[in-house]
Amino acid sequence: MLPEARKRKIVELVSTHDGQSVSELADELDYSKATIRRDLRALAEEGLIERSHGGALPATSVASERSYGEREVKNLEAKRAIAARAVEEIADTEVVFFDAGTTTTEVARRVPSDLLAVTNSPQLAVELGERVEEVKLTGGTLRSRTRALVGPTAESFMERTNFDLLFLGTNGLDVEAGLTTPNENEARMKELMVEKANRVVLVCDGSKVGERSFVQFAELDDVDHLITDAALPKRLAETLDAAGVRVTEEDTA
Amino acid sequence: MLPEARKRKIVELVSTHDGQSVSELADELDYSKATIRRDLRALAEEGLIERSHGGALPATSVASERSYGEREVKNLEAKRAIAARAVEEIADTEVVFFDAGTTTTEVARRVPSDLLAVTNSPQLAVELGERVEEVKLTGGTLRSRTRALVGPTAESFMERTNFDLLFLGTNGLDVEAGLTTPNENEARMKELMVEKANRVVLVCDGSKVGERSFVQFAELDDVDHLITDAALPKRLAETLDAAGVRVTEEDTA
DNA sequence: CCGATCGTGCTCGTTTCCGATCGAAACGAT
DNA sequence: ATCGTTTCGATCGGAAACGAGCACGATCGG
Repeated sequence: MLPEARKRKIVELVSTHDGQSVSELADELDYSKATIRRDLRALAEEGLIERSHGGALPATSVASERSYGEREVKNLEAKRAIAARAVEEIADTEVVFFDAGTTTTEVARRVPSDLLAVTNSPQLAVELGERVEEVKLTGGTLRSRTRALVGPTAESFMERTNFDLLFLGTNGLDVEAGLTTPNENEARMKELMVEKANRVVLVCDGSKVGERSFVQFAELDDVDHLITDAALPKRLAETLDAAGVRVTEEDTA
Repeated sequence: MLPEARKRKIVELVSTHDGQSVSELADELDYSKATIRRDLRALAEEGLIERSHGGALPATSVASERSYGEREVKNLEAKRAIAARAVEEIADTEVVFFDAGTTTTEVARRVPSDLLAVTNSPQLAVELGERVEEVKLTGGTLRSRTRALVGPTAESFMERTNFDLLFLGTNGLDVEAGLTTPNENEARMKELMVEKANRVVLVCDGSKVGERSFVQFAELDDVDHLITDAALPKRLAETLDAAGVRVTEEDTA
């Protein structure tokens, strides 16, 4: 592992775990404690973490967010693990739709190049354009909060098209409320995605499980395959099983 | 392999693999480590990657999200001067279309917030979304070279809509060939933009003047106002004047 | 045909990295 | 407060990586 990569990893581990000991880091990264200490000292000087006896804590200032931009993404490790598993679903499909969202972005970063990608996220489109032969965008109005395209133009695009596979995100996944999201326009788009996709893969990190948001856009049995990092509550697991939903719980450890 | 192609490949490898060592790159690309190191140094200076002892990591800053080509914008000073002048045209308009392109991007960075912006560039849409209340995207297929949206979906969007003002870019501006661009699909889109816009402002730095590209998409007299940094050749200036085109030559000094 | 220029690989002396060791400092329990 | 344990920083040496400079060959323009 490159020294700088190791330092980035340390910052990430310290930040996500709310502090890590020197031993834990040495163990995890497979470097000597001496090296870990050197790294911690350097990172503390840069203000990216705070040093304490025996280990390090996340920096309190905002400065850390600036230099390592991806920090804004919650549960990044979980999302990456989910994404790594999700791309395996692509085999033998041609037309794949990517819902806007951070988890689906991680999926997009791992896709093979020989497919036709469609998305309602301009950012995702640009990223996909660097990897994939053909990328299509739905068009429509840009919703500022999520950077997703919505509205009549986007919806009419959806009505004219069909997909082999959909990578779908959600804000809430609940046994009673089903799949939910805060915005009506986005909910309508997601509804159409589900309707027009042959196979629906829901990528969903643990923070969404058991949550209910404002608008429901799908039932649990609309999903063909759920990929998550969380151990699902028993009742949800049972309901999904009864609905014939395949569930993959990806270890993040 | 061309040196420049090799560098692009390096950026791609480093970015997709979350970091690569000098040895890996030398091995993969079949060049000596010395050459790889030279490339890495140059790329690090451009900010496209970050150097680390033994290899390189993907750049972390926001700047890195820009694609490889966009980094080296030619005539940036000229384009900024043109853009600064161009935004003055917006007064009392509501619906403004931004053609994809580097000069129009500079315009977009200077727009006031109280308008409805429409564009066929996903990158521009994201930038506009940070400044402007409402942003719409045409949708369509992403052309990889220019990152512009083209094709039937994009065209049918254009056919349904109308604009007060268009900021248009071009590859060639010639007294005989008119306005030209290398790609047929993009030419068709530009044609529609011109048709649907009430007022056409052509933003065009000096490198385009006198150039002819493959496909013509407009005549000189389709333009209402040309903003450039170049002193136009006499014959072109006369023809524009005869066609009733307002011309603004913006000093870059 | 010749000289200039550029890209590339090689050599060599220098810098950086990393694990090990050891005395000093900090910690926690009594 | 004291003692045993853990952690710390400084130092060292070997290995790897580095930059600078030079040489060779290809390309280009005159």
